[in-house]
Amino acid sequence: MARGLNKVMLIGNLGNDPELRTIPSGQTVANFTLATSESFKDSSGAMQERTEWHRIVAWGRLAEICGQYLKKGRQVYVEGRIQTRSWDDQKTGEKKYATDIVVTDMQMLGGMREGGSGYGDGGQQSYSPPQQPARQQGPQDAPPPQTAPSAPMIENDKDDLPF
Amino acid sequence: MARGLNKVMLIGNLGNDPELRTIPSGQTVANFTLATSESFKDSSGAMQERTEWHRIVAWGRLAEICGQYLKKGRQVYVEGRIQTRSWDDQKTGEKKYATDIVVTDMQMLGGMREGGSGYGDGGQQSYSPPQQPARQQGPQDAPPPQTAPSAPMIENDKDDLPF
Amino acid sequence: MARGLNKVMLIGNLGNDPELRTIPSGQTVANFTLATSESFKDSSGAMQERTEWHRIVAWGRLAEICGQYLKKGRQVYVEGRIQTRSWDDQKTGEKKYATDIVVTDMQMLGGMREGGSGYGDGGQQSYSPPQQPARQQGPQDAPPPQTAPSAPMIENDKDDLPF
Amino acid sequence: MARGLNKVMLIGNLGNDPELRTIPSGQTVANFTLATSESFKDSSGAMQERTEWHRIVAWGRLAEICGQYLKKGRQVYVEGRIQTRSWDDQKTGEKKYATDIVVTDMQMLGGMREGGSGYGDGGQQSYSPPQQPARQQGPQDAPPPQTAPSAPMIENDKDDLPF
DNA sequence: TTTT
DNA sequence: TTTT
Repeated sequence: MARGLNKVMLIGNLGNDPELRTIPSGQTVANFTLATSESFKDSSGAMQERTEWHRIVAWGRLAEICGQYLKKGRQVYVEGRIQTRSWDDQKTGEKKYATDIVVTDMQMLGGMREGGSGYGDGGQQSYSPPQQPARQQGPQDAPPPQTAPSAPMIENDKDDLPF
Repeated sequence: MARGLNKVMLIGNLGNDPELRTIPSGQTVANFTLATSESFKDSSGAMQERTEWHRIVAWGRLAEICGQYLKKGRQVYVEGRIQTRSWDDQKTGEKKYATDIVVTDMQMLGGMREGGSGYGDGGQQSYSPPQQPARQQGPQDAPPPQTAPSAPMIENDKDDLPF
Repeated sequence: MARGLNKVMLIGNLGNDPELRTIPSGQTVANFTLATSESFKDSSGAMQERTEWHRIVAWGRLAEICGQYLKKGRQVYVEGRIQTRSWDDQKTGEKKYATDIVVTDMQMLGGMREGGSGYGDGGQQSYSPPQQPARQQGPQDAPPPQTAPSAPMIENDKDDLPF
Repeated sequence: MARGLNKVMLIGNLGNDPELRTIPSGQTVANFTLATSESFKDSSGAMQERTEWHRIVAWGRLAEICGQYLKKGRQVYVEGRIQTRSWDDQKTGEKKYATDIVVTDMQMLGGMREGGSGYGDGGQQSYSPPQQPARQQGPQDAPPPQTAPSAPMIENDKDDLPF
């Protein structure tokens, strides 16, 4: 029964607008990157900032909410779990890995910006999900997109106690 | 000033004994893997288990504690932050990535096992850290070991472990 | 829309067997206390231990699982949210407060003990919930038990995004 | 050795400006309340909001930062531990309890507001801490203020706030 | 690629 | 590669 805990909590800013896709099963997926910054003193005592970039994945209803409300630059809280995918790189024949954060909760922070066409404006009504990318690897050798939720949809993570 | 939060909390079992090294600066590093399991119902309603493997890195005093008390199989709680390293794979010329969990707190769970040569038995007195691995890449294309703490030591947050 | 985060994560040992009740609506409630210990150096540099006691409340299926598997002394991980109740103390006419942790996730730690009538042994089959306590206050002035989940049942906490 | 975990993570808004005091030992303490809101569907399916109020306590450098940068209404992330104090109510002779969140990390969220005398404006230079309150109980029967950090300073974990 |  |  050996359970475990695999929890990630991030507060950061989106590096890009969420990209939405619909996988063959009909599920919606959203992908975006999130930057978390931390300040620290280096060995010389000077302040340094280090930014970590996280690959965020949301499924289902949460994906749709991300697509609808989140924009590049937006500050969010994200809770989720770490998930590492692997695939065979066709070009080199090597096994490759990518680590994603699969979101289980998301909170927009800082309220809506005052003026402008600010993010979170609920615009985007005419959102149309990108075409399902043809599965060949692009030249940039980005990890392939998810084609199936690896832990099927557990959108609510909690009532799955193993009993 | 833009701060952020980058926090990971895991409960799982060690997949191997921690490997300790001392880097040129004199810092101690410990590496081990941690398995977190979750149960879920698949689309057919059957119970499935999915195991996620995490690469754990501890520095300094915490590394020494891990080396001294943790063993393959031991259940632990680990708190830390996500950190993705990249390097150029000499063989393929490609950029590669590995995601580690840099530990800031660690708790041994479940108490000491009763009998046997149980883990956490405080044996290991004769621990000797592995030799500093020659930096060439092994054939298995494992990520190279860390050679420097990327966020310099951050005082380990919790070197007040009660030992 | 003002969302928030109210999250508690505890690892500790039960101070007593869970007490189960069924409230008039038919919902099951489990109550137990959980001790979390921390070590620290006092001002004189001596090691001290401080134990904090938490009042844990679980509802529904989770309450039943707690009743079935948890025992005094058992080490568990508990995730939940802080909730403060208030009531009027009939005796003194004063307003009183009690702070509970409402569980949303629970993990048993340390595996089943090897021998003995160890906790978590799945015995207890003949469990029968205590009678609904007559609501008068006992002389010890303990907080009255919950009679309703204050945030109705949200057993899975996650799909309640406010949209 | 029995370790434990006692962790709280909150995102909410300050209910009042932080109140600072200096205790006899010279330590600075900051107190404020934080509201976390959650939305949920009640039994009739209607959206409801429930606000939970938390009593926040910060010590040392972190207290000073709170005093300097936080204002009523500000949205913050707070990490800390739960701590319940008890004292004898002189008036009724009863034992009373109050549960605080002792901060170990704090992040201001949402950035500085654009115009106005917005919070977090770094004004306040002339901040002067309130007089040390004479220790008699006020009529409202509020819990008495802390007079000593109960877990002595634990080096504040994160006084590396980037200021 | 974000943010301050 | 762990654990139940």
